[in-house]
Amino acid sequence: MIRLLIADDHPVVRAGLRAVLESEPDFAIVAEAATAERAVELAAEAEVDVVLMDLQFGPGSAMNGAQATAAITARAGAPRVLVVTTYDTDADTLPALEAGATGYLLKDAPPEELAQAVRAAAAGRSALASSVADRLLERMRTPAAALSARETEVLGLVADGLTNQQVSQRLHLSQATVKSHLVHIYTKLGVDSRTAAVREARGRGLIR
Amino acid sequence: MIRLLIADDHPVVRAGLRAVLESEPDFAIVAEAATAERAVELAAEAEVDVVLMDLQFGPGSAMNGAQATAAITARAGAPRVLVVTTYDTDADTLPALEAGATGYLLKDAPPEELAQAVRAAAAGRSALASSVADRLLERMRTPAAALSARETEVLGLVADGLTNQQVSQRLHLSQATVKSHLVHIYTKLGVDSRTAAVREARGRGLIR
DNA sequence: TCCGGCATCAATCAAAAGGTTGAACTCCGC
DNA sequence: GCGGAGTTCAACCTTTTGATTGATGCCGGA
Repeated sequence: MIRLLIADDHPVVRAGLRAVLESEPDFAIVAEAATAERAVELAAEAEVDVVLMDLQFGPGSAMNGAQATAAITARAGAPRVLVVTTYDTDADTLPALEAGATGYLLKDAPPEELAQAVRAAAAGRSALASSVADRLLERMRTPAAALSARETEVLGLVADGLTNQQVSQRLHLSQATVKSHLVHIYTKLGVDSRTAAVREARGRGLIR
Repeated sequence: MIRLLIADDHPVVRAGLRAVLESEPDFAIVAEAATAERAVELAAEAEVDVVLMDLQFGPGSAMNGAQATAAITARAGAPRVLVVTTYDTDADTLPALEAGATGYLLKDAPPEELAQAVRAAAAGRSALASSVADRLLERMRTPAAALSARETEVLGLVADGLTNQQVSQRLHLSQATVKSHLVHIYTKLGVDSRTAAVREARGRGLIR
């Protein structure tokens, strides 16, 4: 019998996951959490094998699903965490997987796939949605080319449509510095304009 | 007895709505649709009082929830359509309401609120999530200042970071025309730069 | 029917922003 | 302690933008 904890801020989604998974004879839903914090508590208190974890927890929550995943998997004998989310951008997936998630599924997955993923997670095997797996492999092939923290910060503001001057003011820098960061970003991403950089970074999930 | 049709591309959400609403003694779920097209068909065929309609139908679908809503409410004796969606941006809500939706709810609504909204919709009364209602009233107070279709198109490309020249090429216009549109956009929005226009328009839900 | 809004384009010009090059300084790891 | 990566800045030049002025054709409501 696989004991499950469902963590999602949407009552409808919780009910849906419960309905879909309860019909499996070898599953038992032992708890539900509407917040990330509560999920961490319950994962520690209750006897749970697999946590179904949403990533987005609404504006009212200080902790997100990735942080909760890290908190849960940090302790010994922790349950497996299976991330179940709506969107599959790199920006979401990688932190979650780095936080120790055993699998990553999309909410539009058919019920059978969900059940299979839960069984895989319970057995310690990883279960990734194919789109996520594809992107992970893609990521392996390309040598990373990660941006530095400052560069990411600059590019994030550029992506918001700010000009170099506005970015420099926001970050208390000179325009020269901002431009310099941008040049480095361009070379790292293999592009030669701010809009191309934003597009490329979005595609790679480097910025939200 | 209120007869319901659930239209959502996510199996989990369909199951969740079913689970939440089935427990109400005066509700009967008579059909489910995984695509917008199927929802339109079923709304015409089956005896339905209220359609619970998602707005987003995934990349595999040509029709979105707002279009389906319009198609359903167009015919005589049509059921009421209650939009149930995840996000509440102006860009989403207004088309849906214009398409004839009786109500607009967010998926993070508590089950009781959902049930109340369904009863209101069945009775012909409108049911809006408070955040949506707030923005509608706000909209009433501000004298609209709507952008023309062409202006919206131009601003959308500008928001993607395109230069005037790129926009002109994409739209088969001269740069002069693009600039002309932008000037009009600026005066309508009360701003004086492209980035400010993008920010303002985003805030008002004029562009995605 | 006439007027106003919309869409289209032209030309000019100063100011702003963007991109390039080069160069310090700091911090960290080898 | 040397080298490289990251952060910061300056000077220079090119491109873009925004402001302005003005004009044409189309369409729909008063």
